[in-house]
Parts: sequence; C-alpha cells; structure tokens
Amino acid sequence: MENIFDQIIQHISIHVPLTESEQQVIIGYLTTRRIKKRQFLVSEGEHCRTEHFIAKGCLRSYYVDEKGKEYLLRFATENYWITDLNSFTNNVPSTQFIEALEDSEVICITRQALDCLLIDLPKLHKYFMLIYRNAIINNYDRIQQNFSLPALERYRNFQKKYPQLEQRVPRYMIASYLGITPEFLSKLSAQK
Amino acid sequence: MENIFDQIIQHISIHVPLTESEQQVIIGYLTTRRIKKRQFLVSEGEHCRTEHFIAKGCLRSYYVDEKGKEYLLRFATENYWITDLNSFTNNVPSTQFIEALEDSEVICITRQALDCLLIDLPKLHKYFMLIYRNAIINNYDRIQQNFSLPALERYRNFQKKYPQLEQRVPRYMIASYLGITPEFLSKLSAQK
DNA sequence: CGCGACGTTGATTTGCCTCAACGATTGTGG
DNA sequence: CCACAATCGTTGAGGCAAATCAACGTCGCG
Repeated sequence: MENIFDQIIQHISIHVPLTESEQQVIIGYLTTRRIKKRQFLVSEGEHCRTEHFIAKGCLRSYYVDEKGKEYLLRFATENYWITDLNSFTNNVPSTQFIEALEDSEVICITRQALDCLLIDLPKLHKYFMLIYRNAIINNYDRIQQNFSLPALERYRNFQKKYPQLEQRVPRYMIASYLGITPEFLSKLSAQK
Repeated sequence: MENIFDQIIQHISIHVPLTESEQQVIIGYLTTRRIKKRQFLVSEGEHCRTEHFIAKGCLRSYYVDEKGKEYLLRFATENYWITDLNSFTNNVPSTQFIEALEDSEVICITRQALDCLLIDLPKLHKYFMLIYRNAIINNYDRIQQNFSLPALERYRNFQKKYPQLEQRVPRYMIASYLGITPEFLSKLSAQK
C-alpha cells in the first residue's frame, strides 16, 4: 500500500479503530490536491468548502486587516487539519487566507462529503470531537500566554513547543504568530 | 416535568434528537450542584474531574500568574459548559479557578460518567463535536481581535456580542477578559 | 545580474501599565 | 441601624514594552 490515503487512515485509527471496509468508505469521500509554495488553498472572500488534512508540507492561515497588516492564526504541518472553520461550517465567506509555505500535498473533503461520511460512519464524530477538543486546549493556552507573558517568553515557549517549525518558516511569520512585529522579534533575539 | 435536567436535555436535543429512553440514560449520569456567589467550582492545583453545564447563573474561569495577577479566560452563563478542559481531559492538575459570579445551579458529569455515557450513547459524540467546533470558532475570533484591534474596539465588540453580560459582571472582569487593566478600561470609557 | 523577499538596526512614538490616591457603594457585625 | 471595612470604579502622574518608520545588508532566484 503506497497510498497517500494511508496517512489519514492511520491518523483516524489512532483515535477510532476502523475496519478495512470502513477505511474504504472514508477513502471514497476523499480527494487529494498538490499545492506549490506560495499558492493559496483558500482566499479571503471566497467560500471555504473543504477541510484539508495535510499529508505533506506546511501551510499557514492568516487574515489581513483594513490597513493591510497580516495576522497569523496558525501554522499547520503533517497530520493536522486546516480550513477556515467558520466559513466551512456556517457557509459564510472566508475572512482568511490559507497559503502553502512549502510544496505540499493535502487530502480534501468537502462539506457535503463530510456530512455524508458522518452519516455513513457516525463513529467519526468521535474522531472530530477529540481533534477539536485538543484544538480548544491549545487555543486557551495561546490566549493565556498572549495575555500574561512578555514577547520573549512567548517566543521561547514557541521554540520549545515547535522546534521543527523554526527551520521551516520565515521569522516574520513567527513574529506574526506571536503577535509582535518582525523588527521587535529581531531585537529580542539580538539582546540574548 | 419540573425537572432541572430538562434544560440540558433540551440543549442536547437541539443538536442531536433523543428518544425518551435515551433522555433517561443521560439523566442517569448527571448530578446537580448549587453554588453560591464567590464560591469555587474548581481551584488551581486540584484535579478537575467534572464538566459543568450551567442551568442557571453565571461563572468565570481565570488563572493567576506568579505575580498574583488574574487573567480571565471566559465567562459562562445559562446553557454553556464550563470546566478546565485540559485538566478534565488529560487528568492533570488544574491551572484555573472557576468561580460563581452569581448564585448558580450547575449540572455535573464526571469524566468517568461521561466516558460511560459516550459508550452507551455514541451519538453524543456528535453533540460535543458541534459544541467544541463552535468554541474553536469563537476562540479564533478572540485571538484575532486581541491581535488586531485596539482595546476600545475590543470593548465595543464585547458589548455588542454579549450585551446582557455587561449588567451581570463587574467591570474589572470585563477588563481582564479584554486583556487590559480596569484602570485603562475606565479611561477608555471616559473619553468617549 | 538585478530585483524582490527577508532580516536587522536605530530613532521616535504610543498604547497600555503601574502605582497611588480618592469617592461611591455594598455588606456585615456590634 | 449605624460604623467600618471591603469591594469596586475612577482619575492622574510617570514609565515601559512594543509599534512605527526608515535605512541598509544579504541572500536566493528568475
């Protein structure tokens, strides 16, 4: 089995055991997409109708305010899902951009396909419940840190938590993730 | 039916239809707890072993940094769940306090009971999946606002989004939710 | 080769914080 | 039912973390 879908099946299996035939049902709903560095999976204004599981590569989601400043919402690498969850869930235009930071391969499922899949295999609700729960825990950790820690400590924690990411993404995006300017991150790094 | 459990059953039913007997199964796992203003549902350091659905009242979760400063993570009112999700999920000591801001009534389910309930009624995974998904959408909205909007606009958006909360909670907690000091919120309100 | 993307450095500005003082309100015990 | 203490909100002076703006060096790539 040299199948790209093995990876997502594996990931789901960690949380919810799957029979061979259930695996085939899932795969029936999936498509794949290759996306080159600097290309966009989603752009602001368009409806985001697919969830994306990253088989290979690295992407970011961010939004742009009225002054043109970018704010990085998250990075996502192998075995993470990325989408504009609000647009995907509530059928509203996306407020985000999702961009590949490396040549990447993603596994896609449309909103409609996901609805059908969840009817076919209700046990997958559990998978998403667990995934989402982790996301919430992470979000609160980030909110907490942004409020209570100075930028330098947030940066150190980022390095500790995502050591591999520092090598893969430009510094100014890390600054944006931390909620500071690239200039200030540079100064922080310089002074120690 | 003058039952306090009606409220949670109703809330679940919005997301997942329930038969009469399924309702009884759920209720079998629940307990209730009255909690007076200023009392704590959870304190830092203890394991948080229950999820709480608020039938009546208003609570907050917050944590305290090493300097003794408080940071408000969220408010929760009727029909919302509140817990330290990390402590509850991963069986680690809580880093938060959860405190009643009014005399309140909450419906409790322990981690063990929830595990059993989800085995008995797997369809409830869907309920939590939907609840959690909304939480994530809200979290990103908050993260986004904290990064890109000045305090005054965050305050205005808070007023717009939670008009009833302003009447129910002290201003210094709103300031904490917004990530600013009460003094600064006061100055913002004064100047316009 | 030359241009654009990226990172750094410095001077200046600013949004928000800290600390301190002071009313107003609430609540509580004598 | 009053006195006193907390709790809460406000105001002002001064300080600091981080932003802004601008300039400049470097690298990778078309």
